[in-house]
Amino acid sequence: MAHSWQKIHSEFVRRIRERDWQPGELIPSESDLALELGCARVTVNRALRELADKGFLDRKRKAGTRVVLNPERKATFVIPVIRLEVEEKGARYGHRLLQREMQPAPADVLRCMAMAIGTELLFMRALHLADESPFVLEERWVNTAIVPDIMNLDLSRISANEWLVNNAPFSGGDLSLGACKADGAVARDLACAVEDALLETRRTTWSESGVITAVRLLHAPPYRLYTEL
Amino acid sequence: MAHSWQKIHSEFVRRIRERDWQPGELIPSESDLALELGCARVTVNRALRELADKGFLDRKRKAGTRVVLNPERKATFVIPVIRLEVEEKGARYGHRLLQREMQPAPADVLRCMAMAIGTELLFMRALHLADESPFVLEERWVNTAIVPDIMNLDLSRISANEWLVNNAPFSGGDLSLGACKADGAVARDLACAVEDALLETRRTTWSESGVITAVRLLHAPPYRLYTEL
DNA sequence: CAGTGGTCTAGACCACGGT
DNA sequence: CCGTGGTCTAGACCACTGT
Repeated sequence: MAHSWQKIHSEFVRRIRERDWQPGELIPSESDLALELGCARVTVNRALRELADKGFLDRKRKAGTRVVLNPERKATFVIPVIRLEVEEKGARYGHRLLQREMQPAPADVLRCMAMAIGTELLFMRALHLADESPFVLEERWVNTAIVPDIMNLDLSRISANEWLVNNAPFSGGDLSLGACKADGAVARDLACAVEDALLETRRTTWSESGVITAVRLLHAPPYRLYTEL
Repeated sequence: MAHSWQKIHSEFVRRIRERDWQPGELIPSESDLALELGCARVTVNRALRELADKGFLDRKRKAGTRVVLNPERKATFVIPVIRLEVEEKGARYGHRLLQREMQPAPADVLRCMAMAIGTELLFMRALHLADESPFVLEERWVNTAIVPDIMNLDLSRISANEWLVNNAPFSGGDLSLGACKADGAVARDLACAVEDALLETRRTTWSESGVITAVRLLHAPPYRLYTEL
């Protein structure tokens, strides 16, 4: 291996970090760099593509490659199956089904799911436990037209969360994070104080055939989401 | 272009989605696939590598390539410069420096920053405004040993957030999200009710030379973070 | 040891898009 | 138009690791 693309990659990282290549500046073409480094152009391409994917370079045919001014920083969180998240903490997982029935869904849920007003969906509330303590309260609406099988399931044995992950792979979705106060009912379920601040996740997922489910997760304090940059 | 890697890629996506290749199953080797599709092995490699990067395949030398059972879903959020985030909403950005002084930092902050107890850091509080309304309250500790230049800045003109992004590029960091209640002082600054639930971001960033800054952002309700899956 | 993925090379053609 | 990045190919060698 004469010149690994990884060595070339880190050399380019150095040039960007140490401003050999100024922010906004046009850098030499692939051919020139290949000549300079004495390697094949494809190898340079691989290194530059990696940097472009990470957002440090902007590449355009004919225009050439520029160093991006303010590389956009991104934070990535994994969306765990709740049972696995609990077990990874070293706690025992538990799960309690609180409610389960067909209901006309409220307007805002139907809007998120792009469905007609008045449609009946499967509604369920469930509590996920870590070592017997409340961990997450889940409120979910399921489109039974897309996943009819869920009607025949004993959701007190398998959580909807887990069953859907395994049986209704989604192709896309929306996710948002916010904070909300615990009202009386929620505080009772999560065993926290009324008015406590809770981290709230809302998620809508769909497949090619249509919207699958909309879910709202309320995380018992002092839950936090962590990631590295 | 006989066979584009993207066509091959989407054919492989299809095979995974439609369970031609079962979850957990070993798929044919690169050479076999290249033969089957009548293209070069490198082209197959490119398509498979893409899928492995996205977490749908698990590749090991000699062992071969397997379809991953539970593809780990990820959510990615961009970390915006607050001014730009406000302006993208179509609002006018404003910024008010509330406090700025050298202080011995509290123990928990110093632990996050991996510094000795008793160290003095630059502390500052600032309020970011959108159309004159409070948007984010920022509490920040800055390691002046790493970025001494910040001492000479008029932080009421340029926000520390923005200056640091442009002048102290970081190589890594920690980020966490949670919820917390607004206490009296915070509620006054953010013009929200006492006890309101706030989304809270905590971030620590460092470069090769050491920890740069630790910051805590309190977002005025009804702020939410959005992303697509 | 041997099979599989990982990568490099040289040469080629193509697509985009700035001038 | 034509320079630049994007990609394909065929062939080769290497690195890892299961058996």
